[in-house]
Amino acid sequence: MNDDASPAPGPEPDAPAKVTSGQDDVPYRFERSHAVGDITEAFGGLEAGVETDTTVSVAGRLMLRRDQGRLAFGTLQDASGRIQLFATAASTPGFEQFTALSIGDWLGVRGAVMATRRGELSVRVDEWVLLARAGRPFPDKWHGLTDPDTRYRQRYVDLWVSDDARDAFARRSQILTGLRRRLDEQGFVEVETPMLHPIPGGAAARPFVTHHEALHADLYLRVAPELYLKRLVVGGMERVYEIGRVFRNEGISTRHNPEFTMLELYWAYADHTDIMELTENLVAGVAAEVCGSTAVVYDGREVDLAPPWRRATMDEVIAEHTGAEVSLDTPRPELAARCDSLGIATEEGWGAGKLLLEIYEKAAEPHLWGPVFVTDYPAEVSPLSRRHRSRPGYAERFEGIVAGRELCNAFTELVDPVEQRSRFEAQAALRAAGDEEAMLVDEDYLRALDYGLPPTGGLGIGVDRLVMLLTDTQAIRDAVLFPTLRPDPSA
RNA sequence: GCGCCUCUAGCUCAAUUUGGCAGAGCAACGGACUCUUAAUCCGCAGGUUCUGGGUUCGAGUCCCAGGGGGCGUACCA
Repeated sequence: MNDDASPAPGPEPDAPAKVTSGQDDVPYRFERSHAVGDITEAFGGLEAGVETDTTVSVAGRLMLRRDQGRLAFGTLQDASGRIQLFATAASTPGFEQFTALSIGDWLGVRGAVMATRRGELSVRVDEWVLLARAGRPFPDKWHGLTDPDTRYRQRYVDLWVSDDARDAFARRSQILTGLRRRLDEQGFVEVETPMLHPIPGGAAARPFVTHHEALHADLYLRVAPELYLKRLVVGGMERVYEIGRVFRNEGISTRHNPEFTMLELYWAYADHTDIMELTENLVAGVAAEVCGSTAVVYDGREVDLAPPWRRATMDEVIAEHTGAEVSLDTPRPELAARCDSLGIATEEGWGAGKLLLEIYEKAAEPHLWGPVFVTDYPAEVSPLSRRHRSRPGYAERFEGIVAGRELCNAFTELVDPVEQRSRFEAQAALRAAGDEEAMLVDEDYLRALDYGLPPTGGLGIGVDRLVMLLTDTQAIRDAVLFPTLRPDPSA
């Protein structure tokens, strides 16, 4: 921990005056025999009025208390659930103090498993100890916390009082575990690559800049692990993946957090069609495991993730939703005119590929629900993906749209160092022209390609978006424990 | 970035067509109660109405500036 933290923290200026004794007079450990969930599972059918011979030790937080004179009930909550505490003046030592506990106090309780006359499964409080005081009042036991700002800034409170929040983050953990297990089973090796990059790359995004004092060098928080992972394929790691945080210096919204979790994988000898199969199986498998079905409801609308997902080219999707029969063969002026008629702002320097992408993103993609793989992106806007084997100007790239949102981005990887260099240089030209999200030339990556990158398929999945999908949360803040917020001016 | 909305007790919310003593429930505090389930009942206390200006005899309310948050939009996954 923070041993060198300077001045001894004094009493908090805004701490309630009532709490003057600090927190250091409680036990150093507590031996627990059962999680609450173990007891409700084992004794769920206990008949009303029955007292068992089973003595348990449980620990958790006192969430509710119902005093009844010389009798008192409490609700104890731990990570596995809630159970009632049953205390009487006759059998509970320190009964007076027990009934003086605050909601939010942490307790250790030892006693017999029983069911009250009304049939509520309970632990009789034969012994108890205060494990931590709640020095601050808990939110309203019925309404809980609704102020989003407080929920995110004080997640430690939100997690106690909001079942939805606890459930979502438990499920997030299952999703991560499920993704890893499935990939491990398929022979993928999990790796960790640098987060501090001398040259930001692997995605079109503005990076955060930081500085290393000893190296006297600016470094960038990674916007994607892509270029490092493909170096590993060059190095002979045929199936690699990384699940980790990436950082993009962009706006915050219900779908964007400046730091978010990305799953990227690279698979030697595979192409984008293999990646599509892998993706749909991966997502459907995790959904079935975590949600109990591949058919999940998002935002009140069903989406069935069972493979195979529909495949459609970008041109087809545009035609479906705009009626416009356009492609990279369409003369550029005509594409520009099409943008105008659709109300899409364009820029002088944009090529046909960028115009086509804009038409797709603004006029077609918003209508998609999915799941659907939209394939055949213009190569011009896909600087890291390999040219389409049969469609000039296009790349073997696809994005997966699920529940109306981009869930993943994938392609057959560009393996030719000569073409990669010219793509990088085109990006660098865009950057020189003011595009802060364009990529830079990464000489070491080009050298790696020159050593030989085998045919490789790659995939990136926005894990937070997957979590949102499978937890039916509409805001990324509800899928991330501590979302980025403006620093609290009062803190 | 920009636009709209919002901020009242620890929590959840009230406070009449620009304005007239800032309230309730829960939590807390004092008390009653041996089977409660958001326990109930009696009592008591609780406020820089986000901050700073302004208008007014008088501002939670109207105006200006600032701060936090939400939504939309732009960028993106």
